[in-house]
Amino acid sequence: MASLADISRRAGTSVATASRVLNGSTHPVSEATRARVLQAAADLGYQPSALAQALVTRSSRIIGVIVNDIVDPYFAEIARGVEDVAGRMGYLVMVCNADHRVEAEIEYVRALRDYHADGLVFAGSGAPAAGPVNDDLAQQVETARSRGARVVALARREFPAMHVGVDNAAAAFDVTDYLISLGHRRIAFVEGPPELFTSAERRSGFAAAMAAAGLGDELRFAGGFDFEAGLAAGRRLLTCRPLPDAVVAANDEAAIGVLTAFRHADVSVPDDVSVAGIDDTRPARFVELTTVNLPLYDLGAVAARHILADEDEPDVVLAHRLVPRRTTARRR
Amino acid sequence: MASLADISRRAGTSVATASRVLNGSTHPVSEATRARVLQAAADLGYQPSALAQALVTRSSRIIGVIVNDIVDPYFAEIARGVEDVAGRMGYLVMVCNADHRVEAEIEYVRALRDYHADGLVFAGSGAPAAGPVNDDLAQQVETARSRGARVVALARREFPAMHVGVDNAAAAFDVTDYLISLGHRRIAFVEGPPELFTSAERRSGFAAAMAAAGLGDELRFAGGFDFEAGLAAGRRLLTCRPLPDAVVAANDEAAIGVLTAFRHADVSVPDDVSVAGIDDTRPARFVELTTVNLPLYDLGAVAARHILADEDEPDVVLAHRLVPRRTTARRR
DNA sequence: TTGTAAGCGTTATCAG
DNA sequence: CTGATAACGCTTACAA
Repeated sequence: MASLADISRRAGTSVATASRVLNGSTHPVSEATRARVLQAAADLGYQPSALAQALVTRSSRIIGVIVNDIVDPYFAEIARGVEDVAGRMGYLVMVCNADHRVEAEIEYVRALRDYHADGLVFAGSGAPAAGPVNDDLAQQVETARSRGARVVALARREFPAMHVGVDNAAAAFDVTDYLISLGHRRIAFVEGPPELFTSAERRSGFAAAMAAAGLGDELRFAGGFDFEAGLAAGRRLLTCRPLPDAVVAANDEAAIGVLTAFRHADVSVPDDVSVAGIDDTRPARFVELTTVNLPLYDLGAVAARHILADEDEPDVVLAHRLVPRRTTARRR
Repeated sequence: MASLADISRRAGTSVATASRVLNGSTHPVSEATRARVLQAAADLGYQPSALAQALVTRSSRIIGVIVNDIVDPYFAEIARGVEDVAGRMGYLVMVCNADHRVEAEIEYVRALRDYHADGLVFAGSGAPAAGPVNDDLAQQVETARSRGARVVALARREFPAMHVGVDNAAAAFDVTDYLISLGHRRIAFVEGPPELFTSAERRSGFAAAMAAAGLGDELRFAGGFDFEAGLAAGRRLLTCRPLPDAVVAANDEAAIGVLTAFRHADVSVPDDVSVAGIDDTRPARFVELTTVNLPLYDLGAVAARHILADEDEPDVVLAHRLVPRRTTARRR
């Protein structure tokens, strides 16, 4: 690969001059030399070394998006939002799959920092549990910030960051309230992963809605944020007699798992039981699931704008919206 | 951030020695100095600059996975496969969403090359159309290879690369054949994006199965690889009188779109029409779609192994498997 | 307008 | 066993 030195040699200039014309510096360069440099660069197929550039400028035009689970469409839509606005500005966005492991998150933060990434987006929720790993993470994030990286979190996190999020408790409240308005009384809740802030927030929204209607929230089932967890919870739910009137799951994937368990057991949805989720990811549309739409794409887009902004932006919470579909009906 | 120079100063050694103990070189260093360096590094919280390391070693332990559409679960599962095996070896995998734009692919290849990525995985299919963009891409890939990057493609591509893939034509043949064995005769095919090799391969597999049974393959509908395209195709399909006995879609997402169109029109699946897809992504399980399982995760895992291998590996094609579920039934 | 030279933080070669 | 020192490829004062 041709380097700046090669170019300058061929153009008969110094590397400094070559650099000036090739990187769009404002430093004045005569038309004649400029032309020679450009020509030489074209002849040799010059491509600047991003590595060297980043090393000296301390900035790499890379934005890292760290997600908990790359197969979860929730994160995919966020990533696309980041990508769309950052990509337009010539930034490169790379998504990193931490697979729910804080250690992996730490590794990615470290790598992103070492490559002088300009921004870090934490798409997933953190765990409340204080522990050595969480401290490590916080420290890595801190050094990344001290090196100039701008970091934004899309869910609650235990380290300083700009926040762009949604009101998870309100979202859960709203679906639950909708179910209640449909006449349901015995409503079950399939919980998210116990260690995540987001799970706790959604659970409390559910409990609040039930309490507001004078109903109990004792019908709670351990679950998770994936299909399999929902399936398992659904099966346990089926052993409950009488069956609940309705169930709200902590997210769409789990809700779809519940739906599947019910279908296997020939329990009709929504005739026998209503089912709802939270997120409004693509699969929710596939199965016509009642859910609450979270502006996932926008979450990513706004996060990207925060990173590209010149100074720190205030926290923002984006609006959610109930989306009634075919898995819920008035109680018979 | 502390640099090697800082460490060596504090430990009272040269940078060379500090580098030797800190990067696990085999060069001998006395226990005493080693300890001093380690201590200094610990005191200062030393973190090597990956940028500088990559600049001089010409290798960065980064593997890039370039996908066509990050919201497509097809790619998510592949990415996870790569991640699992490469991550275990201390490599960092970053997934890049080209969003079906060759220009974006080029940008990513360029960036990955500029950062001296050790490997590139092209997860998506390419377009047969020869054109200036494709040439550009081929050229960028070539320079990446010349810089030592190992590249593997998971679908047909117009540039030299190791290949690990599946037999798309055979997969399409197999579902179609299954439908025929169920007694269906008028079978419709919802095509993939017209510009992709993979689409063409699947279409030809469908045509071959139909021909082998002495049936015509004239019931073909323009489609795509996403839900919306399937939905649209499904709606057009509904205007067809009489309705076909069955439809095979070019992938699961499209099949689910067809399913949804049918549900909206109160056409019962599989009673009135059987529907099948290809891929066996997660949503297919959610809706109990008959499909053909492609070893997506393994595709990624094998690709990663090819990249980590010392020398070029022979092309491999992984086995697929028909997965009958509830969206297909014997013809009434 | 152009060039020189000092970094950026490593690794690697060669002497000592 | 240890240390100078020259790369790696670029940007940017500072001088000319």
